[in-house]
Amino acid sequence: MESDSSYKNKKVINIGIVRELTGLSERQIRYYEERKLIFPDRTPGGSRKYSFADVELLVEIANKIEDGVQTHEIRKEMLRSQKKQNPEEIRRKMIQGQLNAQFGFRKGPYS
Amino acid sequence: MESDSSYKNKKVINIGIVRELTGLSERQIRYYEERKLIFPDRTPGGSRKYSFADVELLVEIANKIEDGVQTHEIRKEMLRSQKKQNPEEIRRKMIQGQLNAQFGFRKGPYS
DNA sequence: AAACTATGTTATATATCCTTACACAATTAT
DNA sequence: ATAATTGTGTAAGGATATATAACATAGTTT
Repeated sequence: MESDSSYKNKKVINIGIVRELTGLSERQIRYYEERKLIFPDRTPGGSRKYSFADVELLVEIANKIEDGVQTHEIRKEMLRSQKKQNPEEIRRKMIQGQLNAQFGFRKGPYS
Repeated sequence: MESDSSYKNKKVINIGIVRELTGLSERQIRYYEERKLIFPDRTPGGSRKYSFADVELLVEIANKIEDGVQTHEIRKEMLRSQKKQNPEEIRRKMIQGQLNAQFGFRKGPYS
């Protein structure tokens, strides 16, 4: 009996499929990662893996950008909305993978 | 507000990830397809795409095989359990992609 | 004995993804 | 107003992932 969030937050989707699901270009998807808005997992070989939650987030990001909001500003918003959560909530989300590690201990190329 | 089944049945996962999630070899996964137990989508380029539901099904298949049941027999079981559903149910599942087209009009290499 | 089952392995080809770099119009900052 | 930054396209070259087909084989079923 897998919980919903187990599907929603599992990082199993390639960038090509994310492109299809979101309508964004791969360039855009990678750029938003560079701007620290999204944090896909990586296979040992280096391929990005996204969750459905990531896909949803990307769509939200794209909408804001269409509204003229800069990635810089979007990032601030995201950090702000996170700080409003209590530590318990954050811990829970981290464990379930609903939260992209944003507090220093990431390994990726963009730190 | 995406429904759960929208995630569970969307075919977005590569065979490599399916291998990881199930513990099966790619050879096995492809073989079960050849035996008409599983029906991944294909990208235009020909790469297989699986859903979480497919992953679950593969695990069930693997368990039966471990119990000595042959693919042949498993397939019969699957068809039997399908026939017990009423046409409405079947139609609904087809639409939601919960059912792998098993009634002739498939395009794949294994018909 | 012959056929089939389930799986591994190997070879070759195609698809997909990666990073880096250059370009450039538009916007924002100094 | 000039300089810097933003957001995105595109191209090159390389690495990773997947595809099919073929051969092998131990075990099972016919």
